Amino acid sequence: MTDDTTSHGLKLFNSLTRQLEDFQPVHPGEARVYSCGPTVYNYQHIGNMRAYVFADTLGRTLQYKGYKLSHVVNVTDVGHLTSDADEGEDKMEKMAATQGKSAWDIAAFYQADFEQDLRRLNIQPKQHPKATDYVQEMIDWGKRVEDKHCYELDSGLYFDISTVEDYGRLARAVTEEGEGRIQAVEGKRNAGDFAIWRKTPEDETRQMEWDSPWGKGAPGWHLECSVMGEKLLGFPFDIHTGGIDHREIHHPNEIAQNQAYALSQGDACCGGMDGGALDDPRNSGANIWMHNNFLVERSGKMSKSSGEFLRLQLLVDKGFHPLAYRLMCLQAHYRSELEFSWEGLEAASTRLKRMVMAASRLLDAEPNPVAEHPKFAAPLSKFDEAMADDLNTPIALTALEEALGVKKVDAGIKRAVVESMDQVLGLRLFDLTREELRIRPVSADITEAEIEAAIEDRKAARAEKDFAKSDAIRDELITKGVEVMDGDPLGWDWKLA
RNA sequence: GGCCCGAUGGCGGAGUGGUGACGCAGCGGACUGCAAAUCCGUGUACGCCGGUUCGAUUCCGGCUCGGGCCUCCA
Repeated sequence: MTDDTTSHGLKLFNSLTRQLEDFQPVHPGEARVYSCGPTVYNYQHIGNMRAYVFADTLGRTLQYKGYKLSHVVNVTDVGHLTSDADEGEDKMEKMAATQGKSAWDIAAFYQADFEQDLRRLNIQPKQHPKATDYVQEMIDWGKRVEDKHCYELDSGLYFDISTVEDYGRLARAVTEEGEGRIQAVEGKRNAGDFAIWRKTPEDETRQMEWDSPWGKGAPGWHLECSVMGEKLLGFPFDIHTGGIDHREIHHPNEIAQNQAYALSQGDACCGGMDGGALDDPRNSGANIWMHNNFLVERSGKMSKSSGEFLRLQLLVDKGFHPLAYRLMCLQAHYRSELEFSWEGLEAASTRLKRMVMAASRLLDAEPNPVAEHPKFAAPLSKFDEAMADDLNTPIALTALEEALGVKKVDAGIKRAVVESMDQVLGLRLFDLTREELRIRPVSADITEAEIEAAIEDRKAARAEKDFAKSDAIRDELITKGVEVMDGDPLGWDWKLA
């Protein structure tokens, strides 16, 4: 590892100021990060997962830079509506009705599936608080801000966005009027006002509802992130992340709530009052707001409402390792749109296999992290600089491959260098096995045992120079999607064609 | 309609005021009984029109095309 004099400070792009900023921790030696998590009313698609790969890479980079990381990824299990900000059904309740289960069961099922995907993508364990565990805290929050910032309508308690400074700065857009696309709720003072608490209508029964000063009902969606962020990380924390779509509505609303909360606390809270203006980012609740761009496909953005969507499980079913998808994400900068295609995934998969193959040549060596070697100075510096430059993972990957390709050098040193890089990128280069990488597609019509048996037969035939027979076996395997590799330096024997 | 973003080789995707990364694919070579794998090597690109500049893919303006958000969405 490079020492302090050669390591680069971490620069991150702050959506609030729209510029690169030096990361300066609120608490010395610590990094506290909140990442907007999923609403667990359905499976996550791979576009959703890009956000967590990004958040994880950020967390790993902070650790690489020596910070003690506290990372929260919330789980939304109530409050997220299917339509606009104020009307429509709760997503959880709607899916529960569709499947004939309880909303609680729906949440538990999809949360478990989400966490499985996290593990498969080698995303480090984080705190996953559930919104329903913080309802009382949300009510307390509402009570704290209601006098100065809210008003009550029949449908619930609403936040008046004109009561805080700089509303919508994050979005860089005036949310007023527009073409009147926001469906007006009777009595709302501003088009952009949103619900803090939604009352259950008289004639309805909800599975998930709580008593509150404003009647029986459920919290508004934006409130949970404010509350859990404050409770678990304290205001201001260092970094708040989310998908780029949240930059327009969800996060501006969250920021407005945080400003109101900060004002209600006085100077004891965030340190930078002055009426809560966002010139001081601490008033937003976080020093830096970061947003990852979308994974797109030719037909446009991935969309759950369109019905069909790509899940990580589908990639696995087609014979890809989940980490091939992680690599695909890392090949692009997080702020760029990334084009998804099966060809692109195939390319990432091949690249991953070659990196794992190169890394596996080092497995016999003991990592030697103390020794420095001039041959690694350039790749290490390039890697460090790339990650410090707003997480430029595409370039960091090339630095890793350069390190992997250094010739005539002690394997232990090389292993230590590559491991330190892989620790940041999270590709598991040293413990992925060939068995893991050649996942059989679910459609495969031949078993591994059959493949191994055929390969043994072929070896025998070749030993007897019966090439007609050995070629016949090889052709037979090819028709079943298996390619034989005779002289493979690592003895990987066969691969999926 | 409003706000915003993008346009790089076959595909994906970095980056830069002056020799245009990298990956995958392709091609050539080594190796192989032949292949495959592996290793070595390698060609091809900066949407269009102006402007600034000694010089622009990189800066500015316009245009075309594409996309996002304004409604749920990572």
